[in-house]
Amino acid sequence: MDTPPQPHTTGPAPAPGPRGAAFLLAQIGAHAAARFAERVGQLGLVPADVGLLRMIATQPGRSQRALAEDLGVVPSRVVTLIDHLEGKGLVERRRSAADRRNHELHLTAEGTRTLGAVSRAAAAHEDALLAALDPEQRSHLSGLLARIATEQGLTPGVHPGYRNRAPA
Amino acid sequence: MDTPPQPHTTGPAPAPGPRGAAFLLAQIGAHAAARFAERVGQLGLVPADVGLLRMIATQPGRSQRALAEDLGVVPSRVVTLIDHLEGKGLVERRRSAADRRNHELHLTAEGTRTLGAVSRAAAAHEDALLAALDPEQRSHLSGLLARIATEQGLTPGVHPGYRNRAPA
DNA sequence: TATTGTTATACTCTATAACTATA
DNA sequence: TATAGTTATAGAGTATAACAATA
Repeated sequence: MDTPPQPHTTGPAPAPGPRGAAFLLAQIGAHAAARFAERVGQLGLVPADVGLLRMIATQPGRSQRALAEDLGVVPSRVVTLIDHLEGKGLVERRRSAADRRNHELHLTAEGTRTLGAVSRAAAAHEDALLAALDPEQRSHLSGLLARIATEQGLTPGVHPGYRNRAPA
Repeated sequence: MDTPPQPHTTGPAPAPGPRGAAFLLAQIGAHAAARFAERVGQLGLVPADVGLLRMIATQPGRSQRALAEDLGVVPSRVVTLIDHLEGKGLVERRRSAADRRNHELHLTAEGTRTLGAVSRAAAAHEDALLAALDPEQRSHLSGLLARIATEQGLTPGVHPGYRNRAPA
């Protein structure tokens, strides 16, 4: 019994798919990442740049190898990322005196200023993304998300978007 | 007064960066998407395939052009995606009798079975992702996320990962 | 010989544009 | 002439592997 070709009276697509929290997390997460990318894009940066700037600010003098390790990316990719930041005058490579194979990474003064602008953009982003929630709800949400992140073994402050290598 | 090169007594990287809910959403969202990709990968699918299968199941007979419109991607990309699904025997292209330029898209019997397996994988994924929360907390989280999704104008069931075209 | 950083190469993904067949 | 789908081409992004400098 094959159904004859009935014309579809349904107009626009109804809710097609999943309704669970996992899907909402992935959907909102991708949306949040895209909106954040727009904001930092106005500062001439891509999201990956932001993570690197923060890591270098937190631990100045790290080697590129160490950064690659922490981010879970291949060292050659760090070369490209740092090239970009150095080209914009935000980061400096300094040959290590102790081991001249290493490059110690440091923010320039402009790098520090840019990182401040990024922080302001991030605050505005947060506020826009959570516009639907009042302060109490926001705090509740943060608590639930923090539990998930911890239980899932996510490294605080490191976005998984870096690692395109096998996760384990 | 320039600071002399002090050795860093800090060992492993401390929490470098952001702590807000927006970052947690992006971080957990990317993590969730990656874990889901692993699960459907065991069924021979990529996440984009899953969205297409669901859309075709919901509205059989749609044209590729209509799908491209809804997903926010260029029509040529739909060709590639459907090629993959048709090659795996999950989807059928049928020339429309009314307008022979159109391809009506339908799931095969195996496509329907595969979609069932995807649903089971999605349920397992949801459970694993939210392992840190009890049922009441999960429900509360879903409510908060649904509010955000609605306020941000996200289309229910459509993951933003499809559209690489300008968002507006 | 091992390690840091760099460069060269290849591969994947996707959008743009040209093309065909239908209308 | 316009539209649905396809194919061809080109560009961006990134991993792999070869390489140079230093240890």
